[in-house]
Amino acid sequence: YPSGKLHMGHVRNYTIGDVLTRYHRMNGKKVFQPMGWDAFGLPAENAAMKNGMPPAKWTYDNIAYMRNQLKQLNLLIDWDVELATCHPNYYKWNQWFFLRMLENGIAYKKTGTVNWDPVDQTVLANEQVVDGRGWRTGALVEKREIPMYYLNITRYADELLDHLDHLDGWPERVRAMQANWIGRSHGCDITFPCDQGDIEVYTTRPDTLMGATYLAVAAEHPLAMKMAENNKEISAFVDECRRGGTTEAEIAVQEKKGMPLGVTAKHPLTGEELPVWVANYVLMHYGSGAVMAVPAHDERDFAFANKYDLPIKQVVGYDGYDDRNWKDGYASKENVQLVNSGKYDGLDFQAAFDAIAADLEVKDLGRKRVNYRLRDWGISRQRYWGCPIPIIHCGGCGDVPVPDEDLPVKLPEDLVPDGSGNPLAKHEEFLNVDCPKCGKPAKRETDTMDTFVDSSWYFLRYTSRDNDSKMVDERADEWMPVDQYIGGIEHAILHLLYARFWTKAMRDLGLIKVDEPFKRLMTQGMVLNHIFYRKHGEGRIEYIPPADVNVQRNDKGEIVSAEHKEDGKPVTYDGIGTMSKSKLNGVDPTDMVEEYGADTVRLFMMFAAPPEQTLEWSDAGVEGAARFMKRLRRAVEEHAAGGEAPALDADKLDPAQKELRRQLHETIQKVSDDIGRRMVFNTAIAAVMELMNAVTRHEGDTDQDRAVRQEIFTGVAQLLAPIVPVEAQQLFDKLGCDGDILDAGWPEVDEDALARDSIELVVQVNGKLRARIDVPADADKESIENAAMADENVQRFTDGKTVRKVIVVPGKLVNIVVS
RNA sequence: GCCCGGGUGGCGAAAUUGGUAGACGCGAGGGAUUCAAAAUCCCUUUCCUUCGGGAGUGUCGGUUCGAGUCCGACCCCGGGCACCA
Repeated sequence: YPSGKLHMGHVRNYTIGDVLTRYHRMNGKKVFQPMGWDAFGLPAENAAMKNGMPPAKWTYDNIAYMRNQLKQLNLLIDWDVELATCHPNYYKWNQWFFLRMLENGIAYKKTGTVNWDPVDQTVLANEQVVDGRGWRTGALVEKREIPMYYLNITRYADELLDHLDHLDGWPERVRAMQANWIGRSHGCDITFPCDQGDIEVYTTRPDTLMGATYLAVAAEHPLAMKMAENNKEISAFVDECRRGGTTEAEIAVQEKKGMPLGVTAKHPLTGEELPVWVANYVLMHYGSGAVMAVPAHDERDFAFANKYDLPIKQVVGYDGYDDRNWKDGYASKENVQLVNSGKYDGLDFQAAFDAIAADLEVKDLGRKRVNYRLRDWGISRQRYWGCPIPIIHCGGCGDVPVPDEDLPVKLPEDLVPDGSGNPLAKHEEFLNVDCPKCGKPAKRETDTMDTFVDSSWYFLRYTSRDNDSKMVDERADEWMPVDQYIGGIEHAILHLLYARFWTKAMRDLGLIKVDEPFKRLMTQGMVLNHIFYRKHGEGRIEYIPPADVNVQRNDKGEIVSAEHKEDGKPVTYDGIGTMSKSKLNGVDPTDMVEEYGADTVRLFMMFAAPPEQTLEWSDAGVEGAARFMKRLRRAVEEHAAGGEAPALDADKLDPAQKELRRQLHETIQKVSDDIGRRMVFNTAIAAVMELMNAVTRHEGDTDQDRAVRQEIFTGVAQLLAPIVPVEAQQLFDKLGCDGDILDAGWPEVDEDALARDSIELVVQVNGKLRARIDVPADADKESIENAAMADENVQRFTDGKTVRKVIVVPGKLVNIVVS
């Protein structure tokens, strides 16, 4: 996203990608690493309001600036296929494909809930609602129902869920999060007959139906709305529920409140009259917006029943069951045995489920149904800086799709939003068009698409970037799926699910053949830094950039105090947190690149933490990386100063030289595995550092010493080339090697160099380390045991005791169990 | 509240399949070099210790010859919760 300046998170993301790109290039693969801009969205509108500048200008300026920053990072990016989602030649295809989805019923229109700011008369994003109030006006936000376009992602719920099993290149936690998000459940629809209109509920626990003691509907439920018409108290309650945010988190933490609607509904099996309540904990968009409440076996129902003194009826019994002890698995499906349930008594969960569902079906008051937590994707946004939805509203013809030949519907780029509604709605030139069907005056749709639409298929467009007549062409199937996708864990659900859905929709409409967009996924950790601040009067907090602070540390190196570099006055240290604009603890990549060079910054970032973990920024750490590079350069220069190295003769090596060579080839093995398979770069770098420590310690300047050094330094240059490409090339040149290091191939492991004559084993007595012994590499179990038992220190701990057991783990250790 | 992660020296971390806890680096301490400093190089650096050893991977408990790793409960921190991207 072109937010203005590159931040360290970008540097980390693209460096990880670049390391992999270069590694695979060196291994002979054809690698495509493109770059683009997810350029629509809210921040551009906010910046526009602040500066009075059109979002388009702000966005294009940012892209130009950030592109230059990116080019400083030595990334192997194919800039020929760069794209920006705000370009008409990109978003044209959003519109084109939206129309295809409309034709196929994947896109459709229905009402949805939004945050409404009554003062600014505008729809607010969740981010713009703070504690239930509009962020600019402070007005209490209301929920409002408006017509929107939706994409039928639930049609793909089963495939999206089932295909997760095949995504073995994805982190397990991301798959788990997506599976839970889709939330497939097997339950029953049950009808509770009611004079005011039957109430339909969905439950995953029909086995507890005999314990239902009341019904609860959402405030937006038609029955609640109807009863509110003639009852002030209910109406006031429904209004109260309408206030506050729309997010699930806000709803889940609010105090559970309700009110009786003054109507009853019939229990479908017993005919008993159950009171119907309206409750703020019932979600309108899950199931049917109504629940049957079984207080004895559901925590929320229990809390609600206690608060409002509603009856509680136990219908599930099992050992240890206590109808007041909710921690003991009250809602478990295991150990279920029905009680107080008439003819269903004694049945287990599945038997009760089946029997009750069957009886409901006979009465036509219920049936089994698979339900999903996943909801259809509402893509309409009442905002300017996005892709226009290509629809024309005609008084006579209704909603008319824009004909393909009129695409793209271009977004005017010179508007400046003012915070009160969508400027497109006031832009006559955009708004007024003739109906494509009847030719009479009509109005354009002014809603734009969710920016998640833009980011749901951009990876496909890279393959066909120069094709103006097709969304994607045959090259998409050549390249897809993306072999390695890298992004923040914050995208684990929404973006990645939408991109998977969109890919499947494109497949079903015949545009591509792949089922899944991303073969392997890496979720990168965030970049953190120290936070410093000062408190001024009235509790105002002024954050101080870490670069402006001198810190004092105690003997242990802990930060104990800090002062401002300019005035020497104390500042408060507030620990470590994500780099953010508000806390002023960001580090400008360009400053760092200018001070240390891009390669050193890359080296530090890859070394400081494994890619999936958070990374703490450390100026001292960057210094350390710079120091390592300096040592490496010096070692190579000293070696190269001795002239061309003699040829290596493996048969002439002394033990120390052999040992060094063995270390080199072990390092090649480890680095290849760390980069190629595990994708952890910190340990790869550590291994190279160890090798460098060993070779620096090695003295001697015979022909074979120099030959081994030549082999090692060349290997090190190649192993580090993916991480520090420019420095590695320079080393490569100094070592007298020809050409581009990228084309030199990846170093190969010499199996002969790895061979060892003897190995060190650890000897434990009762699991505690007591000795280390050297044994021949091919020693058998018996001789290892004997060698272990013969060790002096081992005998100290085994003397006078009975040996119960000896465990020999080949190549690792011996554990002698005595008592 | 719900879903998903994480917690190891002063700090970033390593330990890949249940087998030597702390590799590598930072910081700190000591030394060399220097008129001095910077830079560089060398040594020490989990804690306790009677120098034999003992304890130790958020807390408590369990499985195992052996647990940072597996199981159960809890505490704390982070990500997501559908209109931030």
